[in-house]
Amino acid sequence: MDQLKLYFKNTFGISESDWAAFSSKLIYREFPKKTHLLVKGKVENHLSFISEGIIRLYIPNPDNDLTFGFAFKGNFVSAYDSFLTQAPCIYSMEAITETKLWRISYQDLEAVYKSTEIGNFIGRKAAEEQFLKKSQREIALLNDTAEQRYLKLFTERPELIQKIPLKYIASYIGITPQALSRIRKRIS
Amino acid sequence: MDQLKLYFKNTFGISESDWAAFSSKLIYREFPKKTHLLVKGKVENHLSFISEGIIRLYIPNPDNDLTFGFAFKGNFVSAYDSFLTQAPCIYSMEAITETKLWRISYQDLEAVYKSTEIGNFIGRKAAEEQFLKKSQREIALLNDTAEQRYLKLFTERPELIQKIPLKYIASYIGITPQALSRIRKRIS
DNA sequence: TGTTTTTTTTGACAAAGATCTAGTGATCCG
DNA sequence: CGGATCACTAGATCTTTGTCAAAAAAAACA
Repeated sequence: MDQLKLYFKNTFGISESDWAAFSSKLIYREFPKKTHLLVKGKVENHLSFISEGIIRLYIPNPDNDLTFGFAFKGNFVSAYDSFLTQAPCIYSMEAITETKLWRISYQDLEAVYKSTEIGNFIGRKAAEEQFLKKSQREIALLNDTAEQRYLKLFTERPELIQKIPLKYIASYIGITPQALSRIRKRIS
Repeated sequence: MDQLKLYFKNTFGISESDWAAFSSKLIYREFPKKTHLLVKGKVENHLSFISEGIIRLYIPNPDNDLTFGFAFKGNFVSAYDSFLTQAPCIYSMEAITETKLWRISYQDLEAVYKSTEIGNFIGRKAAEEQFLKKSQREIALLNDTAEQRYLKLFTERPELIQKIPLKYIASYIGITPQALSRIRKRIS
């Protein structure tokens, strides 16, 4: 939990008392490899901070899933749209590796928003961060080639990428596993 | 302005007194065709509600711009990331057709957030809406073909699309004007 | 209006990726 | 350990899109 406290101190300048209010609501959970944090159709009820592991966000399909996102150690993860609207989620979230996280429920976070000074500020920053990530990805999908997107992922997350099956990475960058295999051959 | 009031009443259930506080800060502006609402490098200082016109959001490039978004009559428009962070904007916004809008400044909106009950709620909803739009677009860019993206835009905005030069639409759906021309020929 | 500029279309060819098929290697599980 | 399943690689072929070049159409402007 120290990791999380440090993050809140450094990023948002949270006070000791606000941290106490927030952290008292955090619950620790572990998800074994290949288990689901959330299944399509359910409402997301948590905002989670990943202390260990890799999560895959995907739209399940009988023939092949559409993997559109990953979340790593040290970041927040949530089906944020479903969390905010409290509407059923249109995608699933699965632990690719054994995952350990701290999470807060929707109800408890709402309470923190109301009871602490910094709550709403953090809520807005979180939304903004999610929005910015999507904006950058939009540009990448429009402007970069599949090869550039692969290399970017590779340089940004050198050690973590090795633990993600290539077929998920292929889907994420918008090509088939066969095409990614060829790209890897070409650049090696 | 009635259009805007109706929107706030229906969507957020805003009270008469909150509306009075908010609307007193709104300023009316017109932008002739091909003029800029914001130029790359400047800080976005407004949140605008379009009562008439079409806006294009794009990253300027010497050889060819990357158009990544449009905003239409009846919607909000803002370089929302720059607006929230008050950092220089990495893209430009241009009126494709003559545009009329009501807008509020960053400072005035902050004041409304503090002075009205519903301010923060609206702010969060706006962020959520922007985030959801980007999420849906991400899925479309990964999952749909260029042709499907063109047809979607065409069916969602039948009359408005006709006013947007095809080269901008091509950029938006992620292909060259030549490729779009071929698609249009094929489906006609 | 006529001229200039911009936008759109077209054609030929190259490149990237999809699809289908299959082989190989790794991993899972009884 | 050994069979079964899953992940990755590979080749052949087809489709889509990019690129380069140029013509045609439309819009801007004097």
